[in-house]
Amino acid sequence: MNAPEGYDKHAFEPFAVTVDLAVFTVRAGALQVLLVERGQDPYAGQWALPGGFVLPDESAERAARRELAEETGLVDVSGLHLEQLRTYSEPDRDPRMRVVSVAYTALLPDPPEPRGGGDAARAQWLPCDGLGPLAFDHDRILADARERVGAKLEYACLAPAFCPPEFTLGELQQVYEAVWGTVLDRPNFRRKVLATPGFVEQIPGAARLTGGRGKPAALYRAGAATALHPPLLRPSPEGRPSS
Amino acid sequence: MNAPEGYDKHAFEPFAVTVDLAVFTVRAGALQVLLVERGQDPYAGQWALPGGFVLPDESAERAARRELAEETGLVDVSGLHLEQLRTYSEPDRDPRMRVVSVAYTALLPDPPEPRGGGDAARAQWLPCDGLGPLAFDHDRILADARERVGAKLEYACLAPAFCPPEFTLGELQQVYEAVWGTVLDRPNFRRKVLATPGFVEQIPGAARLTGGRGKPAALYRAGAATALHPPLLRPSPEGRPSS
DNA sequence: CCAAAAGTGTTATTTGTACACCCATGC
DNA sequence: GCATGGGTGTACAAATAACACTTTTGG
Repeated sequence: MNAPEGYDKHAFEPFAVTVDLAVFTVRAGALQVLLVERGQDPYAGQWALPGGFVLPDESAERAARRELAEETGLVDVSGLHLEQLRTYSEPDRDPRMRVVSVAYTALLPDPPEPRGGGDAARAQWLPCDGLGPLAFDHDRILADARERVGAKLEYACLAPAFCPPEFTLGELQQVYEAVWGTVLDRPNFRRKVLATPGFVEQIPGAARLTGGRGKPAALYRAGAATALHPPLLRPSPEGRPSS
Repeated sequence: MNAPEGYDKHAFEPFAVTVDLAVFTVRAGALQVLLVERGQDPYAGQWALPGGFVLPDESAERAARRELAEETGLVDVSGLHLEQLRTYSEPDRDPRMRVVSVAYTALLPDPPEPRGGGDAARAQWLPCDGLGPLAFDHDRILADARERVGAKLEYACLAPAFCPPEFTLGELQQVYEAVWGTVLDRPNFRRKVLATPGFVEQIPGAARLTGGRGKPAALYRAGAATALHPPLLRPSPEGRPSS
């Protein structure tokens, strides 16, 4: 260790510890992220990821869930998917002082319009594609979060977190297509999903019309499984580098 | 945000920010981890992961690499694999004060005997299996790190990080077997590794005797690829939960 | 009847797995 | 020769991908 063993609480320049949230949803066939408009400098007027300080007696996870509730305006966020992404600690990432930020990724079903948090900041859903530069290092955080979500869809039972409690396989497929930016073969998608026991389970008699036209689709809910074996691989973007 | 926007550097209880390192190697056919014996309370006499404070002007990544050099006694750690694992921030994880720790995973080829760091702490390689309880929440960190390394071997070109610059395919296979705790089919392992272009590349004329006996093995070095397509999946531990 | 979306079936191809087998070396 | 570890070939089973086809709804 590189510091006196009998920690002196104020011997060091204090670090502020914050959480930043990349909150995703799928709306209008596109992956969207919740952003807030900054009211003060630095980066006044620019979009930023929602976030805030970790309080002295709470874990980063708890702080993230508290912020999630405040920013989305949802009363019950206990069922939402929230997962630690990674920690960003470059000394100059905030010009005001040393801030170490633990970033989290959250997934929501098609949500209500957000209200700003306690302060007056405007919060809004925006498509991930074609965003101007964000405040601080939030471009990097958002890119990392997107990549993580896309990768986890392959091997984890993550997609139902984007869907309401009851959903159709078509809706589930749209989640994959929106996040990956690809189109998938419906029959094969269907088979792969149903081949993993516990990924989704059918709601016995129920069916729902989806787009007005077309055959009514069977309804499913999320199952108990957490891992996807075998994985649902996204198509190689180009000439596959393998074999 | 939940704090005054004009950050007052000392308005909050300060957080200490540290790094903890799970440094792995493969020795004697087993996955081993670098541990230090604690000299002071709390947890005096128990094994702990090496680590230390993040200094005011360095990133967590830089702190981790600095600690890695100090704990292993290696002069050049720039080529070693070092990767952020996740951050542990439970308020009571250190009884002395609020410590948020960013954990890192490092991989080494069969290393020299470690020397303790600047302080008198004893540092030692120990097999991951059958370790008594570690200090703080380091059991949890170590378990998470092991799981991460095992999972990443499947889809990332990670295994050569456990090997010297020139290695045989047999040595590479032993890495997989030690980390996963399984035995693999040699012909199939070989094919899969060579089927991914850029995973390993053969050193033209070279060959080396491995165990004294047996045919000399061709030597390889790590290639430029970082991802493994298709992945090298570990055998399902039991009745596979899929299809 | 037509369009749209759900759902089923079939087939060719690729990939994975479990082996049997040969090669080169030390003892 | 024989044990040991490296390296190659092959045959069967399983997973994947592409696409034709049927079903059920609204207009």
